[in-house]
Amino acid sequence: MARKTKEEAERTRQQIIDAARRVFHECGVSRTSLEKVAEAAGVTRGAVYWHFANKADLFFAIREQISPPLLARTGSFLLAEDLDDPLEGVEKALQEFFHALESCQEVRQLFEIMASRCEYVGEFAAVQAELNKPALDFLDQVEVAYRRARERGTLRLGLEPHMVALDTWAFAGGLFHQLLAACHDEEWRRRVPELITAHVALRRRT
Amino acid sequence: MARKTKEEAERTRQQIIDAARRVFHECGVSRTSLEKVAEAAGVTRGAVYWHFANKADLFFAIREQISPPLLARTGSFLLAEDLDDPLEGVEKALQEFFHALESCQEVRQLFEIMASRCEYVGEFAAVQAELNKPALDFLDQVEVAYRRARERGTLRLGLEPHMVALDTWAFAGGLFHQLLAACHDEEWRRRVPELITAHVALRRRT
DNA sequence: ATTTACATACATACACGATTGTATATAATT
DNA sequence: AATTATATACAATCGTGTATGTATGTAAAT
Repeated sequence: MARKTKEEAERTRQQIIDAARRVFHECGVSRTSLEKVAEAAGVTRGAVYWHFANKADLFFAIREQISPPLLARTGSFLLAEDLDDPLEGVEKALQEFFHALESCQEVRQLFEIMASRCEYVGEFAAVQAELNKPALDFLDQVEVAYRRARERGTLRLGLEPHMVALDTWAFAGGLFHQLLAACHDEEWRRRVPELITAHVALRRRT
Repeated sequence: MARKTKEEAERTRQQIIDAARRVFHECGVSRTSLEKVAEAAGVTRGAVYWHFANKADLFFAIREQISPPLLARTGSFLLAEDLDDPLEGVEKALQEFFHALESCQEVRQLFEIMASRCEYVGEFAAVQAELNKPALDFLDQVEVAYRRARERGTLRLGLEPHMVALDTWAFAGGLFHQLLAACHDEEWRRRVPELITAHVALRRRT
């Protein structure tokens, strides 16, 4: 084959990204050769190297496609201005995030790759830092929400926003990792929303 | 060189395990060749292949050396029979675990390898299952502790042991992963004990 | 409207290094 | 003498990056 139009080339690029996500998910990042990716995408390594510098570059592209929109969405819920109770924002953001994780295969695959099919070493250490940043942003925002809740009087008395935020942050991270690990227990998977509600409720003034 | 005595051979084995832990930690499991391990241990690949079938086998050996004693120790705190308040057992177990993670380099390296320097794919999928089992045991035990606490009347009213256990479980998992990720913020690292105390205190009847 | 010149989007081929598992050699132990 | 604990040598595979080939699109010149 030879040259294609810009639209076709863009489609090829997307196919490669999609294929890479699937193959990374199935084989793990380091055991995935670009040959495998190319084959899964129905092209040759030439095409892959044309669109991406190397495996790490490809990894970033997968992430770029999925992560930012998701985080923008959940973030908007978290600090929504028009809430009577800021704690509702915390709950809504968590519910949304974990719902996406449960219902969207692309999202799920990406995060499973990041959680257990990638070694954060060498050029991938940067990937880990990138993964970590949204988590830290979330921590800050949760703290803001709890601070607002205290002002509004909806936070349980005696709770320090900073500490509660860390606690919620750890909770979310733990849920995240446990859901992505081998734990395919449908029973408790279905109770996640309930668990989130209970978590937030425990911090609400009665 | 050639044959050594049994004791010397056992020392060689340990040296290989130690070296593997360090190199896995530095380079990630898949980028670590057995040649590198051998070099770090001061032997050749011949010795490595004599003591271990392959890389996965070596990985299990590292784990076997560190994980069981640690889990036995923390588990004993968790369900200690002589506690007035079972919640103290939960707190003590968590404190002990995270203290070990903070203070013992071998423990820390092992868990960092498992959390972010290993791809759980192929023969390593079994490793993930192994990692997951202790976590599930912990969940069960925490639930028992909370159930006891409710009987003793030390659990905050209105809390369901199962749900609170899941919550604490997620909390612990999140703490675990956040501490092992790139997050080397000394400031909040030092506040972990405080955070654990606050977490448990929130579940205690006032 | 052709033609021309060049850039683009790939495919193919090649050279190199790295790893793996095994087979064999060797020397000390038991 | 047999076995054990290692070193060394070997063969085969695999993946990477790059270099090169090539057909097509595209835009400017004619």
